[in-house]
Amino acid sequence: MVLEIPMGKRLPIPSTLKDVANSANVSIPIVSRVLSGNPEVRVSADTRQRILKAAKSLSYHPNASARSLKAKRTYTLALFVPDVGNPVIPEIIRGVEAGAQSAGYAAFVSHLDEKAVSEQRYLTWLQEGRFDGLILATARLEDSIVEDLVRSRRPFVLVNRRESSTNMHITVDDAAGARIAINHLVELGHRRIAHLAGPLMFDTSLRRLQGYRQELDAHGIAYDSSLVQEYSWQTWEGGKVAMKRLLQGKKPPTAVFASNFMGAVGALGALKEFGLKIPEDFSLVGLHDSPIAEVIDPPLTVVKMPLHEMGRRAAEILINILEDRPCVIPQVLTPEGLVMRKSTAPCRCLS
Amino acid sequence: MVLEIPMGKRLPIPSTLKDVANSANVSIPIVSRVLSGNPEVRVSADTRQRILKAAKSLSYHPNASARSLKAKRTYTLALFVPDVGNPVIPEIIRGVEAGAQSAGYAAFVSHLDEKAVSEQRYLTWLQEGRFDGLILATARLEDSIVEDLVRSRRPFVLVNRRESSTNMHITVDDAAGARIAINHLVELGHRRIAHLAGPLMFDTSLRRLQGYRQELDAHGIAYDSSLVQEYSWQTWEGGKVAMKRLLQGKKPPTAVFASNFMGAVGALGALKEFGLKIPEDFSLVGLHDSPIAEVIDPPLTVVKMPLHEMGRRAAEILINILEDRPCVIPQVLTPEGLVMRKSTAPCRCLS
DNA sequence: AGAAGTTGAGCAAACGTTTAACCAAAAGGA
DNA sequence: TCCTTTTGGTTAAACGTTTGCTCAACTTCT
Repeated sequence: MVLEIPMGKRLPIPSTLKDVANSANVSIPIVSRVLSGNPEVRVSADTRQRILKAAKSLSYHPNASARSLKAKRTYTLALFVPDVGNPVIPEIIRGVEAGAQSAGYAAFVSHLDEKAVSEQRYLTWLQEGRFDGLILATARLEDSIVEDLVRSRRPFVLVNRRESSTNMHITVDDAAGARIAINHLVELGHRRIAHLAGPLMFDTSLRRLQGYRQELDAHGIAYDSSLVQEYSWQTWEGGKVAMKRLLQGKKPPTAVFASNFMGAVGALGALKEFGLKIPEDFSLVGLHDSPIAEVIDPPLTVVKMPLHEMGRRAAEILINILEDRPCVIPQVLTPEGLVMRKSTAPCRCLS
Repeated sequence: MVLEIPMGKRLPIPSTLKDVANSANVSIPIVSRVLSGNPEVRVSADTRQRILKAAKSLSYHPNASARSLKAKRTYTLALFVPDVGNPVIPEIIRGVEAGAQSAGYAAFVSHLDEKAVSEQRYLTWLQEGRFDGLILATARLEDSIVEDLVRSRRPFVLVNRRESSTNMHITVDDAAGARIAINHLVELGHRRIAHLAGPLMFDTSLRRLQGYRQELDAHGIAYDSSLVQEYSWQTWEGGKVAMKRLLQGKKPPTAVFASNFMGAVGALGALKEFGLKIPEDFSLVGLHDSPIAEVIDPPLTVVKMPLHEMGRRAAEILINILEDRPCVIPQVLTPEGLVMRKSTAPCRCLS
């Protein structure tokens, strides 16, 4: 089947205040005032009715560009995400939208791929005033982006990530999340607990590693660096390879805490390849929840993070800046807790 | 840790053409012309240099609202998706962005939740001229949306879905996809092939069912309505329940074709609960690929659809309409083919 | 009745950009 | 020398809104 678009099927020309004013036999400003809905405007009942009727019959809608030009505001936020496919992203998106909407702002999502970065699209659009502020929801972050943003002195917020050049960020308490995971494993009797760490150049990975060590410490378990494997971010393949390395060590672990969702999935693959039964032979805890965690085999026990809340706060902060309102906001969110599914069980070493 | 936003940290005021003109001691229009990059403009080398220098040192960026107001165009497209978490969405998004960018347009994604529908946000934003055209990437579609859009006479394109009230849609050949899946199963020796069908009020589900029947016919296999189960869309739970019903029939199937990705995942869960080994005891084919298909156990054999291409075309069509260019575009894309993984195998009934 | 206040609406300017129309000065042609 | 053309700009208008100011026509008060 083929779609033919004929030439010259002109699109309708939107009606303007002028059209409404002409139709109602009044001046433009009074139309603007009446349609603004402001109860302060003094206008006769008759005029008001005529204007309302004309606006409706012409299906008038105020032009956003003209409004923004006048107001020097678009009341629009942009949310840049590097990877739309990442399972943690959707909840952040919904959070940002919720936060924006409740303050009368719109939020749009844009995919920050390599090309967008090299063209500095995020910056240009901000500078052109296409939107008032920017939220960067990203784990894979090129530092140059943040520096450009700081230099531009335009409002932006980092989500789920910190950067030395700015204090405009909102994150979850990754260390606390790691501690919850490790505590759970320790309580199940595990002692040799491995950690699949994300690239340590990222602050999130570092904090998770920190939490891992802290909690081991708290339980009097010695830290064994051979039980920590760094793996490449965001791809399950990386987690798989790293998990294999862990299993091939001389004293393999009985449980593992994976630094993120895709890593956990990769690790699961490796464990199965080694013929290990989860959770009977080996326990696995992931970080960040996702609907997918329920359907994989076995369903994954994870530490859930308040991603929605984080998105909402990011929008709130940004809007406070835009409206030049002072505000004091907790910048680090505590984990929501453990979601127990079927990938963890008491350590065999107990029996 | 707490973030304090101090009051009165004024944001920088963007510079305008006027500022540049003053700084370079020229009039505004010549600045506009020089910065437009149009080689036709006749200007002395000296003036050009002064303007360029001033623009750079003031870090001038043209104001998007003013431009759009003048041009009556925003060169922006909006892509509304009902469910950001749906695994097929990311590729469509990337396709739309690619198509938009190559034509000089920007594309933004917005999440079309219930509230957005009830507030008709998609319509309002279009009517306000926040963007020039609209792409609806949705399977869960409320008809009223399309009707509103048609009535508004503003440009929009439906992606992955058809609707009687418009011919502005671009889809994949679902029937052909179903045929590929069934043919694969038949070639593996399966005869009792079930179908998990999406809600039959959706055209996509209907076409997949159609393809299923056609291909059975082509192989001389009688259609057995007890082998078809309708299940609720987009949730793996639905697929699970439906699959269980199929397995509890008197003459259970040896293979199943699931109408979409989440359905296939749900079916997998049900099959495992019944103690069936995949693919030894039972074969499963899904529709639509996703990175997740590789990591679940077993990796899912699916029929892959050209989702990226579909997104790209949607953007192309929309832009052709906007620029009042006639065009002839294939409206139905053929499947990319079967992605063979580990969820299908020769029928046991053969041995 | 005259002054003062209120009501209802119009006029004009501004937001930043683009573009058509215009014009002085320099250059070229007879 | 005078007329025409080219060069290198300028002036003015327009896109659709919003908002401060103005102002005529009533109303109310003294």
